[in-house]
Amino acid sequence: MTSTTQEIPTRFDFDSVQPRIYEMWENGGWFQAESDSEKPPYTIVIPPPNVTGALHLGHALNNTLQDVVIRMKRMQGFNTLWMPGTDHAGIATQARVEKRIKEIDGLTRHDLGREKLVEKIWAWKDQYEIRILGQLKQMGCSCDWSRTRFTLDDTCARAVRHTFHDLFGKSLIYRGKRLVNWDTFLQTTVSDDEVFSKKTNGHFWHLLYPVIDPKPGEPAHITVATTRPETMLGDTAVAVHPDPSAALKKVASELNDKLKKCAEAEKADVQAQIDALNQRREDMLSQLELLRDMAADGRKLMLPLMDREIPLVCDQWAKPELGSGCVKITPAHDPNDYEVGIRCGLEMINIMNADGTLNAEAGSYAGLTMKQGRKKVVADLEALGLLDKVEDREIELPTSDRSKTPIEPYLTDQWFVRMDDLAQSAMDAVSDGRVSITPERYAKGYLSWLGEKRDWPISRQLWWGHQIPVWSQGCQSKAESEALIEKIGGVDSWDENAVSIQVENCEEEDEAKRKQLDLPFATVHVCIRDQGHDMQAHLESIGFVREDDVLDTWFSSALWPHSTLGWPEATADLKTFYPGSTLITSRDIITLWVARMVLMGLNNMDAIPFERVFIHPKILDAYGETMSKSKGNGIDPLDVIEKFGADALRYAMADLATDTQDVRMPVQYQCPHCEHKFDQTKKNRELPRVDCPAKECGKPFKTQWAESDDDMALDKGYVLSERFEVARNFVNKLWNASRFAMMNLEGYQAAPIDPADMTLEDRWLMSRLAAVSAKVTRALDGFRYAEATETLYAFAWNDFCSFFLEIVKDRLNNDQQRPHAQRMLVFGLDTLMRMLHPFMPFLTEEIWQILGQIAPERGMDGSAASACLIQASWPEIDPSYQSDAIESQFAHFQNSLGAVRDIRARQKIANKKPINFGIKCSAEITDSLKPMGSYFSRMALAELTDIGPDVEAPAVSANLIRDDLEIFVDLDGLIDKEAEKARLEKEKAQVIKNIGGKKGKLSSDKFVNGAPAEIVQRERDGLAKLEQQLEKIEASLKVLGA
RNA sequence: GGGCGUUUAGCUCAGUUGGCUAGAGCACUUCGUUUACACCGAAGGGGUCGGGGGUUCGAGUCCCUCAACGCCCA
Repeated sequence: MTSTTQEIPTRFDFDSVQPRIYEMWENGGWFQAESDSEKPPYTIVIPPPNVTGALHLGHALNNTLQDVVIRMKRMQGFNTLWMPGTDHAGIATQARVEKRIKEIDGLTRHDLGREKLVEKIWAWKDQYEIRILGQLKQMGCSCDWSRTRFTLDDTCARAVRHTFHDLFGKSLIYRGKRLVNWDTFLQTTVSDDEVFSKKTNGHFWHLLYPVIDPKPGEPAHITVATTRPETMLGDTAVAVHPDPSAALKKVASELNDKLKKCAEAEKADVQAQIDALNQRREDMLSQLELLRDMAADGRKLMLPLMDREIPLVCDQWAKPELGSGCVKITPAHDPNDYEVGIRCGLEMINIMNADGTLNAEAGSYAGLTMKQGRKKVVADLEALGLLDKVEDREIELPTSDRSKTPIEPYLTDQWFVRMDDLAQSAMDAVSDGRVSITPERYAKGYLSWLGEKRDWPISRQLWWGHQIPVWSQGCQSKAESEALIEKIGGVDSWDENAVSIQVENCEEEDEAKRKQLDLPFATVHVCIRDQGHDMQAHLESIGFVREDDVLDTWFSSALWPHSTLGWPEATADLKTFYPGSTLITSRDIITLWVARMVLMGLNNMDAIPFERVFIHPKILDAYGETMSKSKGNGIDPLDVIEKFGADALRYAMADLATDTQDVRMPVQYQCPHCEHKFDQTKKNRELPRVDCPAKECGKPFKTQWAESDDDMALDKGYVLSERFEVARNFVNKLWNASRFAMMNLEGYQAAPIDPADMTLEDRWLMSRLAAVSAKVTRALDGFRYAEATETLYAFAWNDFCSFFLEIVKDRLNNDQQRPHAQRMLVFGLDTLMRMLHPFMPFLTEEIWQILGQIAPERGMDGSAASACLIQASWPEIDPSYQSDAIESQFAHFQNSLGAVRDIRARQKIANKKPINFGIKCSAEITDSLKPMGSYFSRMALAELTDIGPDVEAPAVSANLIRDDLEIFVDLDGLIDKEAEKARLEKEKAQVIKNIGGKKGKLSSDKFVNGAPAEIVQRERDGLAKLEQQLEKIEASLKVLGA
């Protein structure tokens, strides 16, 4: 034995091991993929983390799952590439940095200017990128760092411009006016996905619009209701339903259907709604029809305050069952009204500036904020007697996820990607199975989202991102635009492959109106593909101006699988690693990211980006809420690594990755003073300081909310979860099992293992190894991580440690058996480490290194093991070792041992007191159990005194029946009669219950005749066995004098 | 309103195509420091599988329905 083994501590010192091992891997170049390898490729691209901040537990989960697969595939002999990188995350990062600059320097982005701000964000990015990549390394991620990319670096930028130019040239990118979600605080568009709706208390104002020249019988005013009265300044129509009678009928029939189906408790409520509707029909239908006719007759209304004539139009958006049945239409400031505006060809008046104040179109209200405008509009209407009534009402206020301020629908020029064919191509890829999504149910959302084929708005009014490579100039006539295009083509650097032109005609056809609104006849857009192209200077010299906007961050993310490999160059990497193998991500970006990667991959590469997509669960806290720093329930993976080690973090992550559901992880605080743990509650998770509830401690510690100097001076409490303790304990168990094995390798000599030398327990171990390795491989190939960890846990703890190691102790003490036992022990440990490596890379590699010093040669054939576990081969045990017969023979040993221990415990026989026992069993079982007799002494301090078909119970004994065995423990002088009686009575009751169940089944003709003969026979056999058991229990009870 | 998911032991979760007495970890009870491990060992208690109905010889598993919770879309 070397001195190293004696010095192995009883705790795995992950702190010192992790950096050392990681450095060894990096120096060995094991993470690096080779573009010219003979081995089959296996590629995963990382979902690039945003450079906004640190990684959270969700990242820990996501990246663990990727590393597990990558490490297994590497061991299986694949040329693995795990492509790392980060995402510039446009709006999120810019908003974050802007906020910081505001806090520190009190400056806005406009004070700084575009160049300065972008410079500051780059500095931020550099800082956080290092931090994020460092965290991944601490987790043990085996990414190919030499290939690290950033979505805004030169390589990605080139790919973005090529893609943009290509789509622009195919007219799949265009500019158009669209109603967008406008964040007036950040002054940019935000996508639908970045908007959430917030319930707030608001009002419902009923406004009166005068009818111009009403005919006799017609009303003088029309009532419209709105939650946003200030938008009336931009109204361009009032709508009524074209067929109010039919619309009411439809609603009534829906209510009647509901009445039939709904629960008793709701019936009254629904009935009341029906009654109200009928009443409404009686009261209002004729009025609504009159309004409809007025609209058809071209009657106009006078828009109050603005003194503008607006038409009364028919459109199904007006709901006759609600309010007055009429609805005001503001096409430039409401999505639904916008649709009506398109349908009815209405004027669209934009009354808002980018900063959320009212513009010149709002007349005398110009310059007010929306809020001030509302106040004044309401007051002015009231003064005119045109405010009918005001109701309180809860409203859903669309709010920006980024700035938490209300969203304004806003009509602006935006760039779009036409989705028709692109979306279809991505749908086809999943429908026809070229791309598979696991779990399958997520394919549905992917398909239905793409199925809408809504054009993708890609421009963002930001400074941080890929600036749109388009230069534009307006012109006042067709001739002018043709002349302009002529001028562009007149230079030497003209290259049709690199420069494309689009002419956008103004939607406003009326020339006078265009002049009034200062709109051009047409706009010429020129897209330049290459950065620094001569054309840029030329265009600018003839009056073209570059588009200010940048691209949506997902535009560059969508290219990630091929841009990172060097596209559009035809690189060796691209040839080798594209299409990728697997994408592992979370479900909230299936549409935003996964779908777009598929369609961009198909467009640019004419091939799918990856074959398989695995969607993993989300981690929630004990209340079922998502973890987040803003709630204070977030667990920092670095805390976990510090406290439990990276392997424990990883194992815990993999262990909770089941594919059926999200997983709850109760969160606890740990006191830094006394290590006392207690649950985090909704209350204490919001406090800046918490007092330890342990009586003997009671000291305060700080949380992430600490701000005051007093609080900041305290020690920080950990935020953890007990699930990591389970993992840490397992790590330590493995460490000690390995430690034990390695301490017992004195005199180890490598040699081929002859299967003929194998004892029953050896064969059992081989059978288990074959079964477990196959199961783990299958599970991981199907992304069933939790199944893999549970299989390994049960095998390592229950089989390998509790049985094989305990048994092998005996054999190690026997000079004859020792060499062979050592080889089996080493082989078992070696295989176990390989299987666990993807989950616990540090622990297993460390053990591998120590084992390499003691037993460098340890294959079944006595061959040498590879120097590093990270590139050792994945275990493939000859499946012929797997044997149910062997396992059931070994189960007889386990059962006998269990029975003896059971009796010892129930009889309260001290562990130190030796006992004798016998086993009655078939001759065959006798043969297999006899050689194992000595193990009973070690494992239960019990002497197997008698075994065979004719063994009889001693006079005073406790008997147990386990399968085909009857175990008698000689209790002479030991017996606790009452305890034994109690145990037997209990067992008797259970057996009787089971007999009853089986008898019931078998007495039913239905079962006997209906079920397969095999099942019936099984029940009969079971019953016979139980009845036998019952007899024996009763006999034992008799002996005890019951 | 539409779609998806979940509901199994005190807690967190497994439970494959329906088929032996429904499992694991944690927590709990009792016993134990036997020279790998107390981050350990041995034994034990604890479940009407959300409610109701149906299909079947047989349902945690399949179907219908109700309820609660969660997520996504509108």
